[in-house]
Order: sequence, then structure tokens, then C-alpha cells
Amino acid sequence: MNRQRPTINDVAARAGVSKSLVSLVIRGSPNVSAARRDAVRQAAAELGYRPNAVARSLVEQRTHIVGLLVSDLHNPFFAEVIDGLQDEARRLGYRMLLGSGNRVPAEEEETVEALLQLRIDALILLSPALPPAIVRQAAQTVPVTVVGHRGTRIPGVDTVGSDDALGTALAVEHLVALGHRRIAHIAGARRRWGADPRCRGYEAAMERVGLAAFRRIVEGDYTTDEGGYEGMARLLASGPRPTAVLAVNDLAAVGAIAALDDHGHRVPEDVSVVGYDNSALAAVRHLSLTSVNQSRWEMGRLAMAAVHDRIEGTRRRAGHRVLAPDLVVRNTTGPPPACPGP
Amino acid sequence: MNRQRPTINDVAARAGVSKSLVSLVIRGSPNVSAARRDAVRQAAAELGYRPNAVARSLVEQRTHIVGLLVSDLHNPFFAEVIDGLQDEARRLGYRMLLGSGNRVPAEEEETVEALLQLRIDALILLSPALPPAIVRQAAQTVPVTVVGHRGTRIPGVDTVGSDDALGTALAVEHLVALGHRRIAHIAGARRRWGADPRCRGYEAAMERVGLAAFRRIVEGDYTTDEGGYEGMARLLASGPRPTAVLAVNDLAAVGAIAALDDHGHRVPEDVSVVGYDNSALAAVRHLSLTSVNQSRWEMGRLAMAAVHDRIEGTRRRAGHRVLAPDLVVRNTTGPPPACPGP
DNA sequence: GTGAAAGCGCTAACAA
DNA sequence: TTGTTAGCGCTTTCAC
Repeated sequence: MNRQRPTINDVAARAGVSKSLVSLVIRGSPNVSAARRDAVRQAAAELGYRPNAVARSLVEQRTHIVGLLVSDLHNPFFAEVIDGLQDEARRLGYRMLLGSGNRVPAEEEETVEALLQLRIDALILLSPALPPAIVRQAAQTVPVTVVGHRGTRIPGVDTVGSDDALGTALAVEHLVALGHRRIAHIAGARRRWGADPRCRGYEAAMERVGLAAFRRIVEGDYTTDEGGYEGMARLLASGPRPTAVLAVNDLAAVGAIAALDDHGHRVPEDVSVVGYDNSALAAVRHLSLTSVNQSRWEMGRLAMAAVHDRIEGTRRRAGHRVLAPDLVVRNTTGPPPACPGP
Repeated sequence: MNRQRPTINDVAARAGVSKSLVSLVIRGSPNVSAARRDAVRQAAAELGYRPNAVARSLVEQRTHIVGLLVSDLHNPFFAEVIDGLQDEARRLGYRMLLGSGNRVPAEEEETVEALLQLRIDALILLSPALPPAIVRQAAQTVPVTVVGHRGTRIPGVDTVGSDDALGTALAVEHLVALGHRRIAHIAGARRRWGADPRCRGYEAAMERVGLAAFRRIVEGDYTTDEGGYEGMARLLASGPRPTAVLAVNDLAAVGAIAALDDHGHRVPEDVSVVGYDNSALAAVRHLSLTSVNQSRWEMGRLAMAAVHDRIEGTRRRAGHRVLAPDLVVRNTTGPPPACPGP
């Protein structure tokens, strides 16, 4: 392996031209005679010459690489966002340098620093656990876009997100239209409720449809179906049984369904369940979960487009895109038992 | 943004030393006086100096970046492999440059070329759709490791995989031990059967336990549960009903369960179902699928360790790691109906 | 159209 | 211990 790799000089020598000529040919300049161009191309092919992007980056002062910090690859949400990022990156001529931080702020910070040392042209953060101060600081060096962060905006940082208030409203309204009133919410970890737009969206939607008195929120979890299971169990253990639940995501919804099953309640005849994210899980035929859908692919595409605008200097002010989710109705929602009718 | 970034020269000037001294300090050389080191550190901090990894890569002739070609991020199988890769990469001081090719050979080839131009130190391929010739060629330039490829070995290319023959055997033996004889297999797309180790493993295992006459294979699909649904429907439509099915993966297994449900058969009372991959789907409580488990995280870790060995020159010959899967028994397998007993 | 020369930011001899 | 010098492979003026 690894005999010394040919450089632009080797090609120049073999083609009998200067290295600047080779450089022009490689970059497809029109101002080169056909004869020389062919000679250079042939020499390059014969040598198996491959331009060194590192050297090029050094002189061009840009790498055409976008750094990507992913908090959690397991979350199917991100897989599709990354697909959108990839597709747009390919179109625009960027590569993606992948970093992870396992949701540990210190690790994520270290990853960002490493990415910046590698002179990425821009940074895209997928639901980072990073302190905002770090993000703001990074934004002073390269364009930064945050995708899917539930929280505060950071000066100079672009964001792409989904309207959770609208998504939860769609779910609540769907259930209300079916005749439900006792609509409960299985949330994430308790300490985050205050900041969780889905939890707040649920509360606001319930209030708007005049069901504020029927609001009921229990603790669940984003990351396992156990959280949803236990949340549902708590709902069944005390108080009047809800006829519908809105889960914070699909995994929690599936956990809730398991709990209902174990307690002998049928879905949707006894209790309706709505998930959130419209993940692959929701689409599985055996589950067939009604779920709020976010255009994840589009979020990725927009994020890459956003950093591209910034890299090219097309846009200077921070931009914020909020996509509208929609509701995918499947088989876990229906009228409540003993439905009073319309 | 982007006032001119400070370089090693700026730091040197401010600290009143030469740039090589700065270089030494940054790289943590012990042969520097404490006074100078502090001066350099302070100057660097004051300027917000960040080493330029591009320049460093150019002179060091290595980037500490490993290229990763991922065929399908949606497949939860890969998410965990990538986790293993990440963890080991972090430990060993590598970053990962992510490329994708959407299973299109031409696109994947282009991605590999781009990664090589970026002078990655090694290349890791996750179930590539790439022609072997391209892989072999890449292996002449950088160390290459293929993860999870069902197929032929390529000269000079390391592989990390899982023993599908063993995995299918575990599943078949589990079912046989429960008393099953009519054990069917829902495979992938028909044209791939010949090369699919899981399909062949099923056949071999059935033969080994003396049930060759009971073998039955139907076409399914890797990528959607519909394939499993239809495969199961075909099994139920004609011939003696199997008492157990081994699906090519979890998604197909879940599809099969949905079909059984729709036809009024209970799982596992009437028909047992075994999946493959032990994905998050299988673990979901409501599905609780018996499934063959591969240590995906370990596969990722081993792949990164393998390229590291090669980069460092510790090992020159191609290596092949085949991990042993195990069976995770959950709630979709049980004795066949009217079990003849042990 | 083509070539010579400078320099991107850094490391690595080699001197001192 | 510290500084000087020469590149790494490429792009980019600027002459010719």
C-alpha cells in the first residue's frame, strides 16, 4: 500500500507543463488549449493522480466541510434529518464531518472545538445539550444552525424547527372532534415540563378548546417506551380514566398502548392514543399509530441551505424557520366509549 | 464574524518567541521552560488562537479523520454500529467524515472518491452497495474495513461481521426445542436468496436438525414491514400452516405478526415468530419480539480498532472478525399448538 | 495561454 | 531550551 502519492508536480512533469497549468485543467478552466488539457488529463490518469483537498483547503481558506453535532443517532427523528442534510450537502458540494457528544455537555463542547480546529465551513447542531454560551461563541467563528432545539434563540444563530404548539393543537383538536374530553398528556421527564413546548402546547390547546378543567399531565420519558408505560399506568391508577392520551412521542405512545393492553383496555375502543414524530415505529402496521408528523427531511434540507447562505454571504442576519407539522391519522384514535355523538 | 483568525505567527509575536516554540507548547512538548510555556499559553488565550488542523494535516500527511460510508441511516442496525465507531474514534483520537450513497453504486463511488481526496486516514464501509473492484482499489490507498457485508471477501480489506449461520441456527434450535417442526422462513427479496447467509443458514440449520423436509421459504423484504406481512400472508394462503416463522429481520417479523393478527392467529399460541437484529423495535414492550441479537456496538468498535491498527502499521495482513450472535427470547415464541410434548 | 514565484499555517529537521 | 529554515500540495497573482 501507499507508494508515495502523486502530486500536482508529478503530473506537471509528466505532461511537460507547469503546475499552474495542471491546476487550471483540474479545476476545469476554459482558458487552456485543448492539446495541453488532454496531455494533462492523460498524465493525471496514468499516474492515478487525486487532488489533495487538504492542500486546497489550506490555500482556499475553506474546506467545503460542514460539521455536524448529533446528540442521538438512535432517535429515528435524526436519521431522516441527516438524510435531508446529506441530500442538500451533495447538491451544494459539501461533506459532513460527524461529531457526537452523547448528550454530555463537556463532551459536546470538546467535539465542537475539534470541529472548529478542522476549519469546518459551518456547524449544524442537532438538539445539542451544549450551553448556549458555547454555541454563541462558535457562531462568532463560523455560521451555526441549530435544528430542533426546544428553547431560546441564540444571537447570530440560525434555527430550523417544528411548531410543537401547532402539532399538539392538531392532536387535541382531532381528539375533540372525535368527542373526547378527558384528554391526558404523557410528558417527558418532570423537570423539563416548564420548557417543553409540547407540554405547553397541550395545555394551551386544551384551554383554547374549553377543556382546561380536564387537563391532566403525567411524567413519562422521551427515550424509552417504559416511560410511556408507567405514565399510562399512573393515569389508570388514580382519578377518572382519560378516554384519550397524547404522548410526547411515538415511543411513549407505544409504551402507553402496552400498559392499556395489560390493563385490559382496548385501543382505540376504550382509549385513543396519539403519538408524536410519525416515526417508523408509528407506521408499522401492527401498531399503526396516529401521530403528529414533522417534515424531518425538509428540516435537514433547510438547515444545510441555511448554512450555505451564510457561507456564501448571501444572508447576514440570523434566520428562523419553523415548519408546520401535520397529523397522520391511523388506527389508534376513534370516538370515546359511550360517545355522546355530535 | 470572522475577523482574520490568529495563526501560530500571531501567537509567537505576542509571546515574543519563535513559532516553533509555540508549536512545541501547543503539542505539549516537555522540553520547554515553564516561563515560555506560560507566555505562549497566555498569548494564545488572549488571541483566541485555535490550531489549524488543515495545515497540520498537510504537513503531517495524515488527517486523523476516518471516512465512513453509510448505506442507510434509517436502519437502526447502523445507528448502534456508528455509536461503537464514535466511542472508539473518540478514544483513539479520530474524527469521522460521513458520506452516503443511498445504495446507488455510482453515488457511493463518487462519495468514496471525494473522501479519498480529502485524505482520510482510513475508510469504513457499512454494508456498501459498491462494486468490489472499487473497494479493492480504495484499499490500495488507505486501510479499508467493511462492516456487515454479506458476501465475498476482498483482498486487502478487513471485515467485521456477524455469524448469520450461527444466528439462524440459534433461532431454529430454540424453536425445535419448543417442539416446532413446520418452521418457515420469510426471506429478503427473491433474487438475493442465493447469496443471503441468513437464508442459507436457515436451510442448513433445518437440515442439521433433521427437518429438511419441512423447510419452506417465502419472499419478504428487508426494508418494510409490508414485505413480512405479505410473506406471512403467502404462507397462510397455501400449504400446511407453519407453527413458527423465522423472519429475515425484526421489521419483517413485525409485519408477519400483523398478518397473523389479521388472519385471527395468535402469537405465540398459534404461531411463534422470531426476528433478527434485536433492534429497538423488538424490545418495545408491546411487541416483545424474540430476536437474534448482534453486538452492533462491538462491531463498530472493532471496525474502528481495525483501521487504527492498519493506520499505525501494527498489522499488515487483512483481518476478519466474525462475532457470535445470541438469541434474546421474549414473548413471541412458545410451544406449538397441540404440542406433542418432549 | 502559459509559467514563475509567493504563500496558506503548520511541523520537523537542524543549528545554535 | 530555543530559533532558523525548508517544505507539505495547492491556488493565485503577475509577468510574459
